Amino acid sequence: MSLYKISRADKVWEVVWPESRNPTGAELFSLAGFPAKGLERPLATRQGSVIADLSSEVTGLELAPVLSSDPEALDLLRHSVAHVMAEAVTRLFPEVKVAIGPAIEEGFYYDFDNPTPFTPEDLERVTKVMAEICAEAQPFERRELPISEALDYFRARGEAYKLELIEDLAQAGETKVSFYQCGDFVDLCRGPHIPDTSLGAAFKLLSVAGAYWRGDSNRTMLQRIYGTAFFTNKDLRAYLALLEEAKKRDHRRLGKDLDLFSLHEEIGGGLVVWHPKGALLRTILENFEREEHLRRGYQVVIGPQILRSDLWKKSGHLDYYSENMYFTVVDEQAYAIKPMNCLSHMFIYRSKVRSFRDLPLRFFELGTVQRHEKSGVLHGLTRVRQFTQDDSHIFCAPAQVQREIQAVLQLVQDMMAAFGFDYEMELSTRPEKSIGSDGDWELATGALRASLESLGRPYQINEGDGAFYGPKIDIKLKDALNRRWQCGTIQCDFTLPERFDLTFTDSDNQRKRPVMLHRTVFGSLERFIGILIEHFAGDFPLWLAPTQAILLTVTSRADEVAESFGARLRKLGLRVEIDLRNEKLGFKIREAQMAKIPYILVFGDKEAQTGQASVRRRGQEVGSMTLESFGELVQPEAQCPSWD
RNA sequence: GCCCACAUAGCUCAGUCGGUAGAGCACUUCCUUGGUAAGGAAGAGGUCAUCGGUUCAAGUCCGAUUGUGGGCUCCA
Repeated sequence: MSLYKISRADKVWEVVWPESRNPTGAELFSLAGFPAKGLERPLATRQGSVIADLSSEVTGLELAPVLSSDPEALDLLRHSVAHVMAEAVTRLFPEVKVAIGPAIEEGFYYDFDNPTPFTPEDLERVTKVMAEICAEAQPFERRELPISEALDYFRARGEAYKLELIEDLAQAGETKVSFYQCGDFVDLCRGPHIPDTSLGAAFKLLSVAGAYWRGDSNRTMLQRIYGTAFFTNKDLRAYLALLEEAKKRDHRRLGKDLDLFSLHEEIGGGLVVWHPKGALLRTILENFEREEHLRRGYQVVIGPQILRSDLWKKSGHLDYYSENMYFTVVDEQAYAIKPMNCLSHMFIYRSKVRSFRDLPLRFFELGTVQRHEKSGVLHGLTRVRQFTQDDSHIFCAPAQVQREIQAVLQLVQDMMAAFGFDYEMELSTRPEKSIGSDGDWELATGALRASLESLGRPYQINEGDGAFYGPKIDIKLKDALNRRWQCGTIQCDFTLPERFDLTFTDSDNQRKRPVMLHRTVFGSLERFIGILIEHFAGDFPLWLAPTQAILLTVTSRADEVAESFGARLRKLGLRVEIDLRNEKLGFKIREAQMAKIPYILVFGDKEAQTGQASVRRRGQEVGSMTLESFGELVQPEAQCPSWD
């Protein structure tokens, strides 16, 4: 006889199990009276931090049901629906080999190796079969097998990918593996799953894409089907509506609608043309950055666009980065177009003898770089081939590294706050292709980690994802579709100072090696503006809006008052447009509204009399104002945010 | 670079079975002087991305190239 406790919120159910065999979660919940009134049917059981399947045998004493409202419930559901999809696909395509099918942030996928790629029509057929499977309420049944039997099972079915996975599990020391079966589809899986397929009915298959087996571009390309699932159709519909909404925020769409920038096949992939309003927005951001950096002890510098190839050889770029670089020949001399800004900054450092009193030196450059990005990765403004980095190189004594990194993290926090951006941070460690000593890598990684810890913000670790010359902290921002883009970065570098023999004279009169920090805050202006557009849906705060106010006339009798009002607003430093066209007021307002201009000032006969403006702010009339009162209203809002 | 899909007027998109192209908006001209999200009329605008193939005939079918989209790999 064993006593099991099932807990949920404040309630505890006690169940005595009389037999020698261990009960399953389902059996215990059934004994405890689940589903009791007001409590839904549990999806699975939780034992400590381990989630067990309802059908698996329970060995612990303390259990808690997983309900659909729990944080892990959606992943559990989506992973289960991935199984349902695999069942449907194997039924429709007998030759298919299955790979893996996890839940992901907003849904799930399953990778298949099929002789022919899946078409949109195939997806419809798969959807139909999946709906049938859900209607049949097939239970998920768990089973365990010793490794050797598991290998035989999948070998007999020609499931090469599963074989590889099991072999890896065996390598890792596992002696048995678990399987889940629904209908006639059996899959190697750790579980847990929903009790049966009827819970998975609110799903939608979204797209097919190629994906390399195990993320390795040298291995087979599989067909990946993406989908999503929710507990209710209402949630599913809400999510699909959200996707539609997100499309309206897409910076590529808004870039066209708001006349900010364009890209052209004739010019070439990944090369941005900035139109007047986009160029103005970018200039505002550049000015903001220069101001902010000067206030924090940075010095603005400017370097050349091409540098001799032998220099890139010396820095290591030729060996580690040349596939991304463009080259040219000038007077029979080989040059490379810069993919990074660090080299010329080192020459500024080296241009005179440096004392410890000079450090830290912080050189800031809005540096335009060219990188040969693979054609398939280009994406609007967020992935381009020529972009401008808000780049900086900080040269400091080893003892100053930590403080400098912390100051950069503070700068990032302040600047992101100016836009209301939430961001994620990741620490990337030494990659396989790298230069420098073990000791330096450890020191640099330690300094970055310590700075992150002192900030007290959560961060992730990306093993082996650092730059070839040093570890880094990456700052990631999300776009409208929740895709993450790397923006800011802080990289710690002991190697380039070595290679270029950078030194300073310390207080003990010894020549020592400075540490070099490479860092950006926005990352690239292009990418940052792309995300900025999506973040505000093109509705920029006043300090960023390329046009802050537009003056509209009701009839040509108001032209004069509008023009003089506009001229005086420009003198106050406001960015103003004047629309004197022979169009009806409603038409002009509609256009200005769609152009997302924050303030609309209307001038008609009445305003010509009084000299005041009828003001409309973001779709709402706010009344008549004199130039002075409008100026007072607008000027604080038009200032860029800053800190002391 | 890889997988799949797509490419028609400046923009958004129709174009059926292969028979030489259409709408709305934008643009130009004219009429309209009007009060807070579209006033009216007329006109102009296309080597159907490019190159090649099949065919009596290609926007439509096939192939390649370029570009775009969704992913993978990579990355700011």
